[in-house]
Amino acid sequence: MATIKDVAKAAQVSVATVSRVLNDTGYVHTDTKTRVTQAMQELNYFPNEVARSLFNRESRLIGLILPDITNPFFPQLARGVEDEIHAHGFRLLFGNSDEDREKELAYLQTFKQNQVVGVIAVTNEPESDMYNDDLPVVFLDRTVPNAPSVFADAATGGKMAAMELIKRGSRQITLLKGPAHLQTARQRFKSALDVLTEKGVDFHVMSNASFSFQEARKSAKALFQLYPETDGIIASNDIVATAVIHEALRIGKAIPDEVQIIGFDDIPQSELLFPSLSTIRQPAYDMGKEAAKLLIKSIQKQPIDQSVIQMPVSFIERETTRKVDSQ
Amino acid sequence: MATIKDVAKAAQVSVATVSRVLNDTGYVHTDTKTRVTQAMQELNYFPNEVARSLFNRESRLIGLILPDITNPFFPQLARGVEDEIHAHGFRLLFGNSDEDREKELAYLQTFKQNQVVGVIAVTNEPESDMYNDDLPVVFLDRTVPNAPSVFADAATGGKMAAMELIKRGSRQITLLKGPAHLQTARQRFKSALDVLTEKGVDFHVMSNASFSFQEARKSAKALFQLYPETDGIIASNDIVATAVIHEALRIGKAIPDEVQIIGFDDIPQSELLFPSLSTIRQPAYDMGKEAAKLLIKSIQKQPIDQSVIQMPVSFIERETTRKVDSQ
DNA sequence: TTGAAAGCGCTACCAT
DNA sequence: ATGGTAGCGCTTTCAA
Repeated sequence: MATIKDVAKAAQVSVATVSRVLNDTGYVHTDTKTRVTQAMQELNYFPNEVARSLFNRESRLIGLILPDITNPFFPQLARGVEDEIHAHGFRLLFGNSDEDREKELAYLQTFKQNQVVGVIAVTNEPESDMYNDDLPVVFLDRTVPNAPSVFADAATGGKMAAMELIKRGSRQITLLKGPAHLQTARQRFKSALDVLTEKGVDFHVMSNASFSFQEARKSAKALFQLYPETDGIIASNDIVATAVIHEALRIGKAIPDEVQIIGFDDIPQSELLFPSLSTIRQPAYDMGKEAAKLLIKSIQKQPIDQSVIQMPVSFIERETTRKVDSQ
Repeated sequence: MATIKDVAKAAQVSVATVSRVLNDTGYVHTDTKTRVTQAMQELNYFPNEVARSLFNRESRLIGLILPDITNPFFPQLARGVEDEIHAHGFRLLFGNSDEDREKELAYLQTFKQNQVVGVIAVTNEPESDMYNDDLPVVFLDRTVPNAPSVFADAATGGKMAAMELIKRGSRQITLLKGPAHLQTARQRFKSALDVLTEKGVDFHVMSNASFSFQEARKSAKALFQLYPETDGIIASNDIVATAVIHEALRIGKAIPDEVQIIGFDDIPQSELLFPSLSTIRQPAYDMGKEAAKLLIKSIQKQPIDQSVIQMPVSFIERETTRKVDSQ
């Protein structure tokens, strides 16, 4: 790769001048500029970002930490982030944390060592010291009060799920309670519960500690054994809902006539299931985009009107819930 | 962030000495070493990777270019890559190309500007000049003869798909031909075709130019209209197969009794469909891992026995194909 | 065993 | 309008 020196030599000017045309800063004569530009092209010159980063004490890299890109909720998020930062000339440094504190810390550390300008993180430890320095951070999906963050309206989501099921005639509802360490899962659960209590609807609660399909399968099996009279199920997310559908199909329960099922997230495959899954949608792609926008504003020290962004959820009506005449 | 100078001052030595203990190179007295190490800890010092990269003329970053992380085949690949490079102390610079040459070029360019040590790319342009320099590259999934690359055995895959369908009794097979620009898709198609021809089985061919679900839906609809007597369908991948399942279900074709369906890839959701999809599996995670291993060997100038790695595919028998007594 | 200093490629300040 | 040069944080000679 050619360096600024090579260009300077070829254009018969100093490196300072080359730097000026490169950054379009300070005075430089039109003719000189032409000569320099030409030299750059001839040498196929591109500035070394590393040298720039060293001087500026910051790179044009943004770090993204996700639990696991293999989990179908996250690619959308990542894509939203990537599209937005790419449009602003930033590049993505990416790592899977597996929700492991040590791994997360290691990533964050190397991100800093690479002088990233900011970080977007889906983390269970937003309050940790590791995020407690001057590096701009935006928390995605999981957060802590008042920290810059983007997340979906879990309370409304939980409420919606319960309301839609009731409206569509479920009278014996079973709630599948998600992982306790996830604030969003707890919140959805709680507000669904509140609605059920308030409306005086019969309900049961089952815990399934993980979002893995295999675990969910067991919970689903247990659910239908323990509460065979259940006619409505609020799953903790779409993966779990998928397992519930499978089990219902397996034991010959008619969906949605005998039992209605509703999920959370609206991951891409939910639409492709049979029957396709009715669910409470989180706008994952947009959440990623918003997080990136927020981070970039913060990096560029632009005024920020809203640093805590709650995104709306919506009920996606598909085939695991019954139709109602008038909504 | 503390710098090497700060550590030097605190430990009352020169920066050269600090650098020596940092890199465990050259002579340094045990006592001095202790003093330096202690100073590092007290100052919470971590070396600036950017400065290191500048000096070494290479970073510890590896670039990964994927068409679209949102496409369910790619997260597995990405995860395989990431796990392997992480284990070797490298970090991932990531970009979605959308199969757009300009975007891909832009990424590759900035990767180079950031002095990545190597690149792994899923690209339609492996022969392009942009990959034609001294930067180590491994092509994943899509490749060109003799270039360092990792891909699945598409020929065997296509053959397997046809054989399994025939073995299970299909006599009127329709082949869905995938995007023409994808070598792997062409290859699978061709070898499936060869088997069908050789065995004298009746068949039809339909093109569906894209892997998008919406497009596939249309093709599926057309397929059943044009060739209603079809009793076996070889889809170009699992997304397309999913659309076919949907359409078959919609028009009341019994799967697998009236029509058998087989896909390619074995994306995570294929198992979760109803009926679950029989498919030819590509070991995506392992492919990512192998690509990373190969790249790292190349970076570290280790001997490479195999720079063109073909990974085995396998038939995953699920519910869209009929059972046979003896295999 | 240790330190001084050059230099990686770039930007910004100070001269001219 | 242009050039010289210090310095970003690090590693690696070369001397001592």
